[in-house]
Amino acid sequence: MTVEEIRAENGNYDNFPLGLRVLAVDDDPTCLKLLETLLRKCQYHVTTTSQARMALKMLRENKDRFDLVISDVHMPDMDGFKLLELVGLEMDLPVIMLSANSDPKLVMKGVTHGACDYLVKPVRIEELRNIWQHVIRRKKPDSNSQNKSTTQDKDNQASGGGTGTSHVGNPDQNGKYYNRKRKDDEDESDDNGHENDDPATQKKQRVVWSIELHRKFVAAVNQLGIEKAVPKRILDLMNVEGLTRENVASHLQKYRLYLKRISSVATQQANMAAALGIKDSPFTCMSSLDGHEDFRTLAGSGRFANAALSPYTTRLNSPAGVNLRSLTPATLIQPNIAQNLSNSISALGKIQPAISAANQNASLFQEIPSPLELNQLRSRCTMGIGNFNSMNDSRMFTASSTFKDPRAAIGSSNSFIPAPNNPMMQNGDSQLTFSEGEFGNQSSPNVVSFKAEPYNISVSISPNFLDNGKCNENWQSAIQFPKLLSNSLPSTDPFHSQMPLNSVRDNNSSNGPELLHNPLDISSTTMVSASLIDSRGEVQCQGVVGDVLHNMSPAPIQGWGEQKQNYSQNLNNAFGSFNSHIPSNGIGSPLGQGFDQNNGIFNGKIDMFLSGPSNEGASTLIQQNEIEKSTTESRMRSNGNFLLEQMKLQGGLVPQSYHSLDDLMNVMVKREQNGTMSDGDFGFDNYSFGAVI
DNA sequence: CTTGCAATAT
DNA sequence: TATATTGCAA
Repeated sequence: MTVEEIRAENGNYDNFPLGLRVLAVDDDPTCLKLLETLLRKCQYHVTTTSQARMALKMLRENKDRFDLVISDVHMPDMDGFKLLELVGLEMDLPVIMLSANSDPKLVMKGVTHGACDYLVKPVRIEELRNIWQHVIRRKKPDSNSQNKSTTQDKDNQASGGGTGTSHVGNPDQNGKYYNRKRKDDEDESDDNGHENDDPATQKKQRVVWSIELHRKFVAAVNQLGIEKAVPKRILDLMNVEGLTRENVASHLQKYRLYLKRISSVATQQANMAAALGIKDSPFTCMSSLDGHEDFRTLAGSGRFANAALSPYTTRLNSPAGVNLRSLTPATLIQPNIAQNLSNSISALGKIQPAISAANQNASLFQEIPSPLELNQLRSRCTMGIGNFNSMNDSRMFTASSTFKDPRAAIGSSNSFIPAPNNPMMQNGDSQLTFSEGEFGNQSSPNVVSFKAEPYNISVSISPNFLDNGKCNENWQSAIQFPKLLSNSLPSTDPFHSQMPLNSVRDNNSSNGPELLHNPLDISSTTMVSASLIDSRGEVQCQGVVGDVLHNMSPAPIQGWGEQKQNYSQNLNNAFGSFNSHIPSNGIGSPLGQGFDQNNGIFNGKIDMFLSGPSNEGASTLIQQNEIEKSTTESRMRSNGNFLLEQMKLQGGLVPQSYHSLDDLMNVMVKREQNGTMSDGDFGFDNYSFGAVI
């Protein structure tokens, strides 16, 4: 049927696919022979040459001599891509690239250089049977080929940026079916009769909001200012061919939702903070953030912008109680903690009780109407935190499909940093921020930060509502954030997957040494963190429960093994106890006991992440996401003795394990509802706390 | 005409 | 399920 029509249309061929004049080029005689054989089996008229130059020569001699060219990519005398380019330029013949290498990059290159198809050796005859379609495709609309290549170029621009990173991660797409040519062909065959809608009328290709594209988008938005950032203007600024206003509008829509979400997280955090009774804390002012509606205004005011040392950043320098204080009902917790801290080790044991007790104070949670809400809040917090890290623009693009390879994301992560013009970056404030052990978020308009040094626990939310030109700063800060908070990126966060891992690592190694050396531990709201640091500050044990865990990659960190061996027992004891508070009904925690037994002395800095056994099971090592891992690694490096271990929840200390903070929270909520757990538990979790011993 | 929301499609 | 696209009203 199709063939019939084609034949009719192209009268030149008696039996259309048959007799297709193919020029096969391959420097490898064997491959060439094989290819020739296969082509002949398809009853094509085959001409072969082992030299690209020769092929070019033949083509030039008589442009109408061939219908299609199949060329190897790697050839000694001329790069296959060069040939491809020349052919495309000079004779507009469909060229099919051939290579033993299925590297998406090559495929990409071939396609972008105008190849209509890319076959991987060994070529199967099935693939050759259809190559004639490319010929038909070209013949129909005269200007077709040009359009196509133009379109592809656009796509590249739009989605991939120079590196084509986004595509690299997508083998499937890049595979033999990558080019939409194929699609067109299908369409064509479907509605053969409609010649008009063949090439140019391609269905709108779904825009892939790659990192690069999103970066542009964000840059544009930042430049315009959130208030003036309307689709049309953004589009103009982005200056991306092929991108439509609708595309931008859609993305903007999503982006706004994202911001809003963040905003609300911040708000809630603020409320939380307020609810927790952080009176003297600058956080109090966070109440102003209550209305997310206002975030723009706030952002626009610039009050929050670019403040490494934001007025809203709280610094609680008191060694001990501070953290808790900001995190939990101050009166109850603080005393305990302080005491504990001074006593060194048993802090954790007491912390929990303290918290629980504190939590029982309903008034503290006035602003937290219901457990449900709390739960919700928690969730949001989680998201927010995730956002911290990845709040960077990176979040906005379609990570899932585009970047399946985390490494790809990492590699491109740097691109998230809009930075060149970022004041923050320029003046190095960000470093300062981090060195302080704080979240870069300070620059963010809305920041809730709980901080205590030298042991600090921070909860920071950065809505990233950027005022004009300030966005970048915020985002950047956010980007660096991961070092500290890395843990909690909810997998559900649409924007989260694209964490700027690179930057994280880089920062750790270069920018964040101070941070690393800093004994402080930061806990995000998504984490429940307990930090134990001996009086010398040399030893720290941190327990973290959070969503973090779900993103963790299975790969264990090298070097952990030993340390783990050394500390595992202690850790287990300590954290087992510590953790026990989670499922436990009671306030009394064995945690203290655990530490006491061990004399609470750890000879290294230990970060423990408490979480339920992940899907992978109760591995001793926490499974971290790349970011977390990198963070940890950095810490380990800097500290020399670092142990990151996943709570095994063993020894029956923790009856139940939670995969994520969410789960944990849910459980807690339930418990809470049952009256076995108080709101305070949420407070605890949400705000996390650290105990320094 | 543009924007932004909501429904729809993928 | 998430997100891009499309439709539609302001």
